[in-house]
Amino acid sequence: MSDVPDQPDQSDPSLRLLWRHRAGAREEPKTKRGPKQKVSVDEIVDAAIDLADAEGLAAVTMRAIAQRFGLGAMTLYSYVPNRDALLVLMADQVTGRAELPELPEDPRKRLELVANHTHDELRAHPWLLEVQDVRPWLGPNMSERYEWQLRAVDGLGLSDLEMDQTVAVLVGFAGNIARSELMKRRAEQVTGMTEAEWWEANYDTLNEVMAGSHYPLANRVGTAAGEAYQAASDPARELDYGLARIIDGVLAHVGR
Amino acid sequence: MSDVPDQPDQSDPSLRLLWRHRAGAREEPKTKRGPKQKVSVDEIVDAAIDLADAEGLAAVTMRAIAQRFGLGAMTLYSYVPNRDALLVLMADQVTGRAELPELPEDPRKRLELVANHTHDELRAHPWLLEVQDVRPWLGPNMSERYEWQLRAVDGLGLSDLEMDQTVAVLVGFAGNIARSELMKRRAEQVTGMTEAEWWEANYDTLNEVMAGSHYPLANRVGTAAGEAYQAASDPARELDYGLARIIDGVLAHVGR
DNA sequence: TCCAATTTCGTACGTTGTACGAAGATGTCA
DNA sequence: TGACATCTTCGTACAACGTACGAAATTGGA
Repeated sequence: MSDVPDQPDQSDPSLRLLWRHRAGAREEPKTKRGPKQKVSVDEIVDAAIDLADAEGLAAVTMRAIAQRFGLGAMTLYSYVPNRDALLVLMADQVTGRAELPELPEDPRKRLELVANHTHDELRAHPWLLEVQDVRPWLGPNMSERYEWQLRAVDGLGLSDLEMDQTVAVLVGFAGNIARSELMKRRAEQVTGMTEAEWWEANYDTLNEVMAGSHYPLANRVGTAAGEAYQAASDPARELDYGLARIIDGVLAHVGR
Repeated sequence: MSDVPDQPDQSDPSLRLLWRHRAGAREEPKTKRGPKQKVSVDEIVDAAIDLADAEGLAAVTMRAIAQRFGLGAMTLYSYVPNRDALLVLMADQVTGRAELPELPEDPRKRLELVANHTHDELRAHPWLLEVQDVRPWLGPNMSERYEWQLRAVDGLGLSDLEMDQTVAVLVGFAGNIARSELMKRRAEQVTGMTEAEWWEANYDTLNEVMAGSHYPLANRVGTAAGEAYQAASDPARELDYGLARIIDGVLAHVGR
């Protein structure tokens, strides 16, 4: 009889998997009987990331990944508890790939860097936008990322809470821009037409169907956008504009 | 032989469906043979909205909706071309339910209203966050909403493009807050624990697994958040903070 | 040498959207 | 009135998904 009853581990199984490489990761029980695993968790996660990069998150099926290694689909479940856990591992692992640039002196440049860094990453791995719907998971690489982001807003005169909220606003904004870029690309893929072609093809129908409805401002603004961008929107400029306003607001708040 | 070859309608079929109630909607061909339809598109969309409100978007299956009317699943396809089109109709129709409050005089209050209005709606219908991944569709109610949002930023001294971008920043920010609230609720539902309980249950594991890793700022900020909120985050306060900064930035930009 | 622990993986189930085609209902025209 | 064209309804079926289950194969330790 042990004094410590081995209560079923209440903690989340994904946690140990996320931190499997770090020092504190509890070493496996000594006995390692049974066949050796043919691949590693890292390889599986990397393959899943590559697949998501190339064909989108929907293409990341258990069967498809297993096939890449010549394994049966069910074999993956001896590496990873389920698909959702795999997505979390993908998110943390891909986060670890990006280097974290040195932070500039200038406060404005620091905040810009946080947003642009997020934006670049989400453009390279748009599926992260869909994974984040699950949870902002506590992996080692995400923790490191968060620490870096906090460092960017440290010393500006913000309270601890405000530091967190400022990072959230910047990262969230960058995510929204990335999302609208993703939607645009997806729309072009689904319809098989560019945005301009879509408007061309639907111009008559829109006029017909909207006859009798009046949206004066929307019309004026839409026309202006169309002329300026040759499209309904231009995410790159939206990024610059919104980011400037947000940073203005933050810096004004701390009195700079 | 007609001079006008009846080219297959190149325009998006969802468009006519979206605008089916408006004046310009092309009247159906006179001949209406065949059985009368037992329900209406509006009823179907309303039922789908109710289902999504009650049980989430994943519960909105063609079979589930059909069952509500005692119909066979395939019957829905004589009302709506496919599920994605139904989601678009849901989004526009639910947008039409919300009233658009009168806009205050004070510029700051106007911008706040746009963000808070979006936030309230997304809290009432969180599934809108998932539908928006498809496309910002051009329905009548969405158009009206957009017109109202533009009215809120009109007359401030912004250019046409800036008006659009300002609305996008405000609405996007409100959406991010709503999303983090949704994630929080989902996490509690999936794990069966409150956020506080989750941290309690995983405290030991986290300490063990993160031993050797150091995130000084994240730790400090996390502790501050935990003490202030009794949780890792408090979306309501994030809304106030971020909104204030964004509006500060916009108003400074137009010199107020 | 034998057993316990592990990995591998074929089969199968429930669920999804929806293609297909038959059956039934209805309006129009001869 | 009867015949037909047109439309709605919906049962069946298929492919794809995640994954539960359990048998087979493989390995290290006793």
